[in-house]
Amino acid sequence: MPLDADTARTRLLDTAEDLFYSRGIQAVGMDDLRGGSGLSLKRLYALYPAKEQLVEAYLRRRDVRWRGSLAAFVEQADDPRDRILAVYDWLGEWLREPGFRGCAWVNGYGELGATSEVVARAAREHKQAFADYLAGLVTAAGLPEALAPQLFLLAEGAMVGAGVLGEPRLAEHARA
Amino acid sequence: MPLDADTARTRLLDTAEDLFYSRGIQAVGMDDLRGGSGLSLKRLYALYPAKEQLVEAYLRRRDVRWRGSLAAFVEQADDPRDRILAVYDWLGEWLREPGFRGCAWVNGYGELGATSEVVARAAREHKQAFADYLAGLVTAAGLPEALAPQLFLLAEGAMVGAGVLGEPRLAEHARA
DNA sequence: AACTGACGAGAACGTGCGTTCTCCAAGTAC
DNA sequence: GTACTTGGAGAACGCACGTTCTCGTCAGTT
Repeated sequence: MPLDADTARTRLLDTAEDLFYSRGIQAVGMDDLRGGSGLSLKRLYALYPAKEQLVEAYLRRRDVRWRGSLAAFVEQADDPRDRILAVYDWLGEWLREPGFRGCAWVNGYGELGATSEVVARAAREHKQAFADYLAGLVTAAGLPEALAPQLFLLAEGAMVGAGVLGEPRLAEHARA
Repeated sequence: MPLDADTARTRLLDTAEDLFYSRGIQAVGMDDLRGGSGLSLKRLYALYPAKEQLVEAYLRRRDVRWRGSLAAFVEQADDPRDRILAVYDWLGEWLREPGFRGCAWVNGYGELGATSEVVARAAREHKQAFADYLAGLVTAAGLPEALAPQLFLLAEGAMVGAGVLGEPRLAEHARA
C-alpha cells in the first residue's frame, strides 16, 4: 500500500517534530523516525537525502506553524495594546502544554549550532522573525521603539526559564 | 613526568570547559579531551569514570566561577540599586567576550536535558541559584518582590538572544 | 503466463566514539 | 641486578547510528 508523497512527507515531519523536540535531535536515530512514521528507510531518504535536511525541514515547518498560531491568537484582540498583552497570554498557554520542553530553536542551537550552520541559521532567522513581529506590534500600538527589544527579552526569558525550571510565570504581564 | 592529581584535574576541567562550551558536549570525544589536556586516557578515567561525570563536574565548576565572578563585580557597587544595574553591566561584558556562545546551561539542557537527568538537574540548580541571587538583590534594595522574576527574565532573554542572534543588547538598562 | 518496475523489509557497511586492555618504559626497594 | 609498581601510549572492543545495498513481492502490461 504505497502512500502518496504528500502524506508520506507530512507523516515523516510529524514524527520528526515529535521525537526531535521531546528527546533532542541527536538522540533520535533514523530507525526511530522510520518506526514512528511507518515509512521505509528508502522512502525516507528519497524525501530527505540526509538527516540534516530533515532537521532543517523540521525547524522550518515548526517556525511557520509557531508564528502562524501566535499571529492568529494575537489578531483576535482589536486594541493594539491588547495585542501585545495577548502575546504573553499565548506564551503562557504554550508553556503550560504537557510535554513542553523549552524553545525548539534554542535547544537545537545549543545542540548543533556550533556544528551545523544550517541549524544555526534556522534558529537565527526564527528569532529574528519573532523580534521583528514584536517590533511591528509595538509601532502599531504607537509605543516607543525601544520597548520592542525589551519585550523580546521578556518573552525569550520566559521560554527558557519555563523550559529548564518548569515554571510558567506570568510576571511579564505586569510589564506591559 | 607524572602530574599531581590536582593540576591534572584542573587541566582536564580547563580543556573540558573550553571544548564543551565552544563545540557542544556531544561533539567532543574523549580523545579530544585527552589531546587537549595532555593526559592519558587512563588518567582521565581515573579522575572521572565516565564522561557524564566529567560533564557534571564541568557544569558545576563553571557554575561557581560564573556566579562568583558576577557577585564579585556586583559587590563593587555600594548602592543596592546600583548593584542591580551592575548585574546587567557584567552581563553586557560577558556577552561581548570573544567566543561567547550563549549560556552553557541552556545549551547543555537543550542538548542533553531529555537524556541525562544529571545535566538537567545541574542546569535547573544553576538557574534557580541565579534567580535566588537576583531576588536577594531586589529585597536588599527594598524593591517589590515581584520585580525579581522580571529581572530574571530580562537577563535570561539577553543571554539567549545574544547567543543565537549575536547581539549584545543593553536595552534592559532602561528597565531598572 | 512471463516480464518489468517500484517499493518495503531489513541486512550490511563504514565510521565514530565511550570504555577497556595490552604492552612497555621508568622509578623504587631490597 | 631483580622484583614490583606506576603510569603513558595507543590498540582493541563493542555498540550505535547514518547511509546504502540486496532481495523478495506484488502491480501493471502484453
